Amino acid sequence: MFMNITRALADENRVRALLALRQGELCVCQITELFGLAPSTVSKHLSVLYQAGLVEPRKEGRWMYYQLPGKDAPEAVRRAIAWVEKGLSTDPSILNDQQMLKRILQEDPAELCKRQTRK
Amino acid sequence: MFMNITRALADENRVRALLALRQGELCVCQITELFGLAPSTVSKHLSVLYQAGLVEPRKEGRWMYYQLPGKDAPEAVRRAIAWVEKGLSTDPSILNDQQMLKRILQEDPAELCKRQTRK
DNA sequence: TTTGCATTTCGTTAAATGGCGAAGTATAGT
DNA sequence: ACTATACTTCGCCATTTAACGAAATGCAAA
Repeated sequence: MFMNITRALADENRVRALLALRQGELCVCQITELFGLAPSTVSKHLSVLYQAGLVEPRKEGRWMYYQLPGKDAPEAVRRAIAWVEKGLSTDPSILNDQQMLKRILQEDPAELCKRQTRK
Repeated sequence: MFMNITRALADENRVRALLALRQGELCVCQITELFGLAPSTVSKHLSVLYQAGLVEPRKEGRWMYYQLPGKDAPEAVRRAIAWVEKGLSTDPSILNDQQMLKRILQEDPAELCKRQTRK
């Protein structure tokens, strides 16, 4: 349903997540680290994106990876992502996310997760 | 600001309004008649669309007409409208709106407004 | 099988949002 | 000037939503 997509895009953190996933798939704890939010909050956001068809989940052991949908995705989805990309790729907060992501990707995911549970 | 657009599109009545305006400009009371909502509510929705740059207002006497933005609109706006159009133009509720609009456009706007204040 | 850990689900709370009616503004007609 | 009227603004209420922490789930390693 189309309105699922528009509602999913109405939250800043969710579009941040979409644009972060341009890098390739990310696990929940990596996005959690990027946002500085509680893991449960991030999980909920990803669930909303999934309901809208904007991300595809992949389970690997205990980890859940999310990625942007492939070429087989509905046109409404592909156009939505392309539109957001075009509109926000030069946004300061998005550029900042890209810098931050580089650092996060260099770390060991297991270390990130442990750090989060400690808090 | 891009998020203004995404938030504006997150409400069903607002996208209905956008698609109704493909017909050409409409005054507030015509959209009010179409939606069956209070005039104040419709006015607020149009204000949100305006803040996002998705509609252009034109004042003529006591009437306020709203229309879709022209070619000079930012690309993010034009692409948003094109995307919504593509995604919803065959939606049953939108098709129903089109039928209803035809009838509304045949009536005298002044009559519509009077009917609304009586309620 | 027991423990540890990544993620999700649940319950709660505070803030945002959509709806209405009443009051306010501005313009047209008498 | 006064009234009627088209719309907007304001104040309120109900619902939704984003956030958190705690508890539940599911998998892996010990």
